[in-house]
Amino acid sequence: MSDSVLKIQPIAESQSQSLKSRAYGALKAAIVNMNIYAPEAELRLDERDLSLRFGVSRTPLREALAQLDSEGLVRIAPRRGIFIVRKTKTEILDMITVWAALESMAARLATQAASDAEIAALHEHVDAFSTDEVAAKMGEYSDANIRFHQAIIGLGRSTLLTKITDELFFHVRAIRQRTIVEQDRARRSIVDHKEIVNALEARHTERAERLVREHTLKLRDHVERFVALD
Amino acid sequence: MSDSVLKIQPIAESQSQSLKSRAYGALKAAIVNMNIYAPEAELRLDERDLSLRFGVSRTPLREALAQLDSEGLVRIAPRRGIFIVRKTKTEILDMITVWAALESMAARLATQAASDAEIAALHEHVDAFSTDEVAAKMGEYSDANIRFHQAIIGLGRSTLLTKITDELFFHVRAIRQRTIVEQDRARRSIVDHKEIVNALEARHTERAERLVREHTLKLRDHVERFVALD
DNA sequence: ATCTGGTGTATGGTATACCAGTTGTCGCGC
DNA sequence: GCGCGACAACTGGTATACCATACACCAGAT
Repeated sequence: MSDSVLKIQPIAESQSQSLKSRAYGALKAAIVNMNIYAPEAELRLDERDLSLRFGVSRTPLREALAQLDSEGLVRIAPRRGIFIVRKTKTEILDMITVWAALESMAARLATQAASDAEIAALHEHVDAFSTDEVAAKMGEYSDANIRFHQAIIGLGRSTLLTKITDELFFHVRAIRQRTIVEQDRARRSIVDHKEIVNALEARHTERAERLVREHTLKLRDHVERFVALD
Repeated sequence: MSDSVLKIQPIAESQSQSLKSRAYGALKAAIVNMNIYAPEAELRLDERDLSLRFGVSRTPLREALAQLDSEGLVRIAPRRGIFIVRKTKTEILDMITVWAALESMAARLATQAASDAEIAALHEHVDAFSTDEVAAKMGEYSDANIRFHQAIIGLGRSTLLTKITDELFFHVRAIRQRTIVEQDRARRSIVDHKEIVNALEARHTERAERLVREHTLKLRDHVERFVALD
């Protein structure tokens, strides 16, 4: 069944991006798939070695590494080496605090700007896990949890809010493996989520903001008390 | 009076940094000193031209430009050119919203962590301008205003909070020249500032957070209504 | 055996030459 | 006079060679 309408192929996507951006993506993916907090993790990178393995010259690779450096994922020490950065506990707590500030603002905005349908869609992220099931699905829950928060931030309709928090989540996700995922905490988390959705649905601006902030600050306290880093 | 103790000069500071970071600083300073929103502003940059003018090769210059690109100050269009970015009004409003979120969180933290002396020091930024003087010192006020807000954020004791807002201020400052600085708005702004300091001194966490947020969102509304960009 | 000084090597920083795509212009043909 | 196409020049992307410095290792003296 051939369509009479001319089908324009999206050329932008198929077009190979610059080697720099490809190297950037590859490195970022490699870092995220690695448990950098494992004691035996090899945190050193070598420009020439990577250049050979990627099959590109050092120039685009260096630009990719420079970007990762400015994002805080790696640290470039002149004439010493390039090292994958392990965030300190203080830095992680700091990131969660900023996250709390931004997501609570997003919730505020959502009560004013999001449609009923958009808010209702949040149920997908929450209802999938009854408080009873959490124990069994603990693995999945961790990802669903992040997606729920990203969804709220998306409702804030702020590109910048989304952009900054995405970077934060990237780092926070890296320590997820170190987090002692308590069954009880997850259960209470689900309760919090439901209350948050309720507040958004009722368009209770102040309440939604407060609930989101308190919820994320609870995570902060939890990490502060129970997660071993440093 | 010659001292018998050998005086070691700190060599680290005098040591010239990398060409990349010097080029980065020079470019950033050049951009901030330029009114990029003037209609006749030349927004195009040329790698080779800059390379000649700085007296360095294209390589470190490119790395500096790449960093400015990732920060959103310039946009690198492959084989087209490098352009200084004019933020759209939407983006500026977005930045002010994020600013409000972060500073209000900083105020919250300040009520819990800052010392009385630190909070008292805020008076320096506020008392310098009585509501009567504002009209005469409108020029200075704009800078003092930013410094007041930076001081509050500093009390939050969060490196990340400071880092993100510094970048935001950089962009917002660029449109200051386009802002219609109304005498009346500045006067009310000072009143707001005094109330904020009072709330911090009284350690009223919720009130301080709210006042800071509302104050910055007022600026957002003002920009939205009275500043012409785009 | 230990300390010290020099030297080699590894590594990120910089310079430069070349590549590839975009754009504007000039000239030819209609 | 107008439109179109080829060509030249401009500009960012990439490859590569060389530079400068931090660090480890080794030889020699103590």
